[in-house]
Amino acid sequence: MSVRVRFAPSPTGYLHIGGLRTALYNYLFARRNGGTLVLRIEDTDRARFVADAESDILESLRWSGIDVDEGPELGGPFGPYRQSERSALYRDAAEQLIASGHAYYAFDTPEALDAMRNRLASQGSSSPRYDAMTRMEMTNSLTLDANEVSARLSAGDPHVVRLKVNSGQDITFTDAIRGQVTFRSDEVDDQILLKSDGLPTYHLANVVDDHHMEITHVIRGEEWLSSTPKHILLYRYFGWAPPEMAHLPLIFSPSGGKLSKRKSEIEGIPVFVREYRQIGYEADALVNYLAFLGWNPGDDRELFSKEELISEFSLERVGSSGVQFSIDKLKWYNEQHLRSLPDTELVTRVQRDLVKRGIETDEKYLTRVLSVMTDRISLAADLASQARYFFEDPRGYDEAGVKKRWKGDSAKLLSAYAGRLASIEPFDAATAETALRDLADEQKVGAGRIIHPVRLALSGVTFGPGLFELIEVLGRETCLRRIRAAVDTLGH
RNA sequence: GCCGCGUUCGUCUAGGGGUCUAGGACGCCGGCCUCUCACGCCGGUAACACGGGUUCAAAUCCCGUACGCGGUACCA
Repeated sequence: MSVRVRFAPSPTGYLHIGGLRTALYNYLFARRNGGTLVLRIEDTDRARFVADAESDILESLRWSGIDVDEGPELGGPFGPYRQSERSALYRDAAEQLIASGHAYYAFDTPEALDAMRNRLASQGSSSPRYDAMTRMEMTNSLTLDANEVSARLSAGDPHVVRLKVNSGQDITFTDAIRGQVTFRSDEVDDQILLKSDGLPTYHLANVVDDHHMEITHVIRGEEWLSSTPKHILLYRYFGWAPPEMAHLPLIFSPSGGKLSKRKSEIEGIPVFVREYRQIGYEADALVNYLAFLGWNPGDDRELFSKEELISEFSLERVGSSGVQFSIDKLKWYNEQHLRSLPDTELVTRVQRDLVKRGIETDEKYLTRVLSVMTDRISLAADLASQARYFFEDPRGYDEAGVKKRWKGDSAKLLSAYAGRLASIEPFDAATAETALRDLADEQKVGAGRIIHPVRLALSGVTFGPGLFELIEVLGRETCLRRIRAAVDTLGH
């Protein structure tokens, strides 16, 4: 049987970084095994529905290079792929369970449920729940007589459908990552399958869809591990074979706990994929990093292309303990991927960012700039934010730098050097360097006495590429203009 | 509280009874290079949660404890 997996996000918000990791593992597993990746939108919660969440999920997956084979956009033989469009399926399934005695109608009001839970809690119950022990005290088709039930149903009384979980049995399943896991059925409550609005809960919809879509492996976050026994029971009651289960370790914030919007601001870790795209991370770098958040190839290699990940990925090598997200490590991956990019690709990336900032430049010039800057940036966007002087004259000079480097003789030395730059041939790094060192010798000063103030004049700052490379890239006109401006401004 | 899952350097991890005085990567520290800042290279810091047990031998197997995380909704 060919592998079919799914990524099934709920459109209650933008695609989360943890969601992307889940999508990625499903994608890698599918591609590795020549299988199919299904995208299913689980929009059964009307209260938390966010209108533009689905398009964000689609766009984020596309940006990340995770292409799905079936989904709401491109269709497929098992559609529709939005749960809101499959309601009839779930209702039929629920009725089937009622008919076979594995589910029942319940008419309890929210108040009645609260009262029941409070009462049990006050009696010292360790876990008040709607289950085999308590359901006989509630208002449902197991305690009401048949006439009353049909009367209520035809009167349109609000009701839900609950799973009837028998007590006293062990529910065991094998998780591909954790091995055998067992729950006692006494710990599983009579889960609501169909809500009073007629829509299914996750548990029902998930099992019904995974079966109808012929999903062979369920790869999802560990937060679902505890509800898996409910799903196993559902498969059993429907008479369906459950898929393989694999629960991925959760991703945490560096301070522990889950990554939240709030923490993201404090700790500088974005939670939404779209933010990584906006900041300018390389999709391949993010994917590479995310792949390693819970998986590794078993040796020392760390830099992987998407294709390499596909050919090496396996669930056997996925770890079982939660992992902390590290923005430093991601930054490192981004640097590595950036530097491995072909020149033309890098130029394209950086130019896109420059255009956004209203900086115009041509590719030829940018290629030369990058030849001296690639090793100095972590993100494509760093060029504009950290080395704007390649595109416009400095608007000021770093104060501490001036204090440290601009001496009494700087103006005189720089003017003299400008004089040499005006006529050197060819105008390149080597010649500029010779000219500077000759001048320093003649003036009986160390070369640094000229180099540092010239850098300040050209860039406004005290760091950056080698001065002579900088001079060559900027060109004669610009260098002369900037040196004159600095002499005028900083004086002496 | 109850149930489940987890626990190797600060972080991501290798390790699946002897080859481990525990390896790699990020970070951090130091050095080299050098006109600055990076890159690169070299070196350093730092871990088997704790307690029992099994065994000739345990980071590796078992039990317990602690801690962390998840679940415990008409949310997914």
